This record gives sequence, structure tokens and C-alpha cells, in this order.
Amino acid sequence: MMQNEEVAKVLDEIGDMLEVGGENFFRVRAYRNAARSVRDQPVAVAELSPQQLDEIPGIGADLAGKISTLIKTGELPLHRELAEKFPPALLELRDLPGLGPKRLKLLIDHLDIHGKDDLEREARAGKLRKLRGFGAKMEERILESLARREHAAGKRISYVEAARIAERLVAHLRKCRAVEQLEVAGSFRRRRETVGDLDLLAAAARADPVMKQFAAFPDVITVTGAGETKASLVLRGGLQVDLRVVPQASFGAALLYFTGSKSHNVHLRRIAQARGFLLNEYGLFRGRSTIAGKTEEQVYKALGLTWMPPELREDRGEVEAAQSGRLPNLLSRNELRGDLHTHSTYTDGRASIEEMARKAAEMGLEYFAVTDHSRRIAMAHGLDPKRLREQGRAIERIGGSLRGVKLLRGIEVDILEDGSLDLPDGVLAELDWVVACVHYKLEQNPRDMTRRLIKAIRNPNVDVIGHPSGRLIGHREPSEFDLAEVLRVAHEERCALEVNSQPDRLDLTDTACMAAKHAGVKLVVSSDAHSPRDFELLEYGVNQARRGWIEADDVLNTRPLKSLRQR
DNA sequence: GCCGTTTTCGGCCCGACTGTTTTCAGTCG
Repeated sequence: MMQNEEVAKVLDEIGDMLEVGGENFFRVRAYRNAARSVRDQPVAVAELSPQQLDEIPGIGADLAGKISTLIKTGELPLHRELAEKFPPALLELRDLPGLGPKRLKLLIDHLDIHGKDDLEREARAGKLRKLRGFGAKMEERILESLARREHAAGKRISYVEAARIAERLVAHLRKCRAVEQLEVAGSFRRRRETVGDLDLLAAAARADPVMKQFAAFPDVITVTGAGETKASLVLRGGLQVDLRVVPQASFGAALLYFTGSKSHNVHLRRIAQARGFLLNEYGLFRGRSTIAGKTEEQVYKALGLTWMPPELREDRGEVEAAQSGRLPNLLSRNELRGDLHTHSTYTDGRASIEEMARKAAEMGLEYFAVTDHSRRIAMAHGLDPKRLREQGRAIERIGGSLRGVKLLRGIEVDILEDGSLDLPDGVLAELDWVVACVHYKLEQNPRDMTRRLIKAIRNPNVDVIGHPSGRLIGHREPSEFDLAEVLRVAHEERCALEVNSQPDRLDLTDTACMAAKHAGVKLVVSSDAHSPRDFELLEYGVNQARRGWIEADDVLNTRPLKSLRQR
């Protein structure tokens, strides 16, 4: 069955190709909007009828038909025709700075260009500068970025890495006395799992000294833009950082604007427009009079909305929810009472159970489960039944002498290729908490992977499926399976799914969290701690869950130990 | 191509910066 992501990708590609082809931009945008809507669907669009597709916002009769065709036949004539004219190697050229759809079309129409080698040849021959809309500077810039394209080109970094850099930038800018207010906005503030660049916003009466301080940041390798109120830098390592300086009276409107997302902003502006207002980064205006601007709350309120956490601002229904007073009360870190996925030196953890317990108590956790690997994970010296029982006795002994935090006997049991588990049912039944995870053969075909997960979920000993997709952000693709079907069975079996807090996992994703909630499946937010400090990673899992509209009630480890179990 | 408490046709978010212009288009966020 075709996944939502595959459908969305085809729609996005059509949008890109139409754009370079010089097609009406609103038609282009329609394809992109539709792609986004498909990605945000909590259910598989492959299971929807054309009528149901038509009801999805941004999808009308025409696109509903096209999507149906795509799902049924696996391809779309329009897509195929366009792809013949605009092969991927050609579209990739848009990654070069300054080269957008319009200039790319110029290149295609007037020069013999099919990829970056052709482009480089023509640029060296000085043919670009002769085109209307290009110039000598543009030509040089293109040659430059072609030369060092390897490490440039929009690589996203993890939220954690971005946080470390953001902290240093903020400390650096705060030294400037002109700075009255300072926030890191953009996808960082929305707590996205990866960040493409950092957007800093400062309030100051005079922008000039702030700009100077910004440019003096130690790690700057190039300044890519420097206007009066806006500047862009590239740091060593390739991260782009943008700074915008506004007067304090505009800080709220600017923060709203720079936090985004883009589609959230568009939605707000449409509402503003309908009320006869103008909304921009300086404020909300009616004619010449300012309605709001100093704080985000003011702007939202004037638009008939309540303030909402940045994590929700993806235009996935949060605006409508705010209009009707139905915004979720998002999960917070201090609502987590326990952690249900941790490791110790019995397998690949780096700290003893005692050390882990001390830190857990310090963090204010009421309980945690020791869930070391099972024997299949030989590399980590996974536990066989004998060592697992030994560990169980140790946990009971340690637990008896502890105050403040309770220990659970658990396991992270491997889900084998056929969906059976790495330890016998009788052994698992002795435990307090069973996390079941796939570690090997992640690249199985989707049908087999779905069966494999479902078989594990059907096992009555399994409490939760850990890191369900197995992805490692930037290193390993998620395994493919039918999420809707897995959720259906998980709901039936009262089996929870994990939101793993490791920064390179964050698995489930935000939209998968939404889908789980929609299906009535409970979640567990876990650290997967391999050291005492790792308990602090829970923050990132909470971020991800918040982006998926998750509330305390949706999460098992917000419950007291006594009412933890679902069955 | 979508969509409708202005509308089934005619709109579709808004502004800074850059380079190429000689009053503005393209790109970017």
C-alpha cells in the first residue's frame, strides 16, 4: 500500500516541476498545500475514497482524482510527463543560492544545461552573465557554491546540537547593552526534531550595535547578508544564523512571524485580512492604527484566538482549535512520574543500577524500569533467562534499600524477524514491564514488517513497542510498515507505543503521535537512558509528543505506579 | 488548483535584501 509520504512526495515534485516550467504560481502552491495536507493526515490516504479525499483541506475534486489514480496505478501521467522535461539533476540546481525557479527556467530555455556539470561549463565560459536577470556577480556566486557544494546545501542538524549553538549565540548577543529582548525563534522554538538554521530575534531601539555584536561572533566564516535590521551568517560547521532587530513595540508580532511555521503565519494573515487588518512582523494594523504588536498574546487575542505553544504552530488544526477554545493542554516534563526504558551495566548501559536509581531520584522520578537488552543483542551482551533472573534479584535487593524511587524489573526484548520474541513467554511473564523492539532486519518489506510488529503487539506480555520505526535521524531511514494497521491492533490489545527521547531517534515522530492519539493508543515517553545523565533527555521526547498534540492523559508514565498498567 | 459571513469568479500573505535595474524582479524566510 502506498504510504502518505510517497503520495506527498509526488505532489511536491509536480509542484516543483510546474514552477520551473513557469506555470501559474497558485497552481504550484495548490500542489504543495495538498502535499502538506497528505503528510499531516493521521490515516493512510490510500484507504480513503475520492469523496473522502475531497474533504481534506487543500484537496479539491481534481487533486482527489489524481491522488486516487496515483494510489491505484502507482503513478501519475502528469508527473511522468513533467519528469521527462525536468529530470531530478536539473531541479537540484535550485539548491544553489540565488538560483530559484525563474532563473533556472532562463538557464534551461537559453543554454544547454542538464545538470551541474553543464552549469559549471557555461558559467566558466561566461555565458550566464549575458542572460537578462543574471550578471557577473551571480555567475561568480554560482561557480563558488558549485565548488564547495559538498558541505553546504541545507543540511539540517539535530535540535540538541542547535540548542548548544543557540545558547552561545544568546550569551554573546546579551553582552550588547542595546539588546532589550532576545529570543531564538523559527523551527528551534517550535522544537522541531531537526533545525535547518537558527532565527534570532532582538528588540532594540537602535539596530546598529546589535548587528555589530552579531557579526563579531567568534565562529563566523561568512556573512551572507547584512542589511540595516537583518543579517545572516554562516558558522563554522555550515549552520546559517539569521538575526532580525525590531523595536520593542513590534517584538510580539515579530516573534510570532519568525517562529512560524510559514503556513501558520499564512493562516493568521488570512484571518487578519478577513477582519480588515494587516498582519506583518511589525504588528497588527487597521489602516494607520496599530491594534497589537508588543506581545504574541495581544496579536492572537485581536485575531479572536488564544495564545498557543510554538510546538502547535504547524497549521495542523491549531488555529481552528484556538477559535473554538479546544486547544490541547500539552504534556509537560514535570508531569512524567516515571521512565520505562533504561539500561544498566548488565548490558550496554554505562552505569550501575544503583547509580541510575540515584539520578532518577534526584530528577524527582517516582519509578523507573530497568529494561536491558535480550540475548539476541550479543554485541551488548544481551540477557538470557538466567542472567535476567540474576538481575531481577539484584533489582529487588537494591529497590528494597532505596527511598524515593521504585524500581521495576523489565526487559527490552528483541522482536525477531518473524515477530516472535527473543525470550520465552514464561520468562517475560515474570517481569513488571516489557518493551519490545526491532533491531535487526529493519529494511524488511512493509507487509512483513507490519506483520512482525503486530505479532509482537498480540503477545500479552508486551506492554509497549519501543522506537517503533527504528530510524536514526540522518543515518538510517525508518522501517516501513502500515502505521494505521499497527495502531488498530495496538488499540485492540491495549499495547502502548513509545516516544523514544534519544535525540537521534525521537521515534515516534510528531505526526505519528497524532495518529496514535487519534487511534486511541496510549504512549510512553522514555529516555532509553544508557547513563544517569540520559534521564535528562526526557525533555526531547516531551517536545516531540507536544508537537503531536499529546496531553498527560495520553501518556502512561504520567500515571502513578499503581495505575500504570492498562490491562 | 482551491475556495467562499464580501465572492461559484477572482482572488490567493508579507516584507527585507540583493543584484540588476533605472523603478524592479527574484529569492528567501
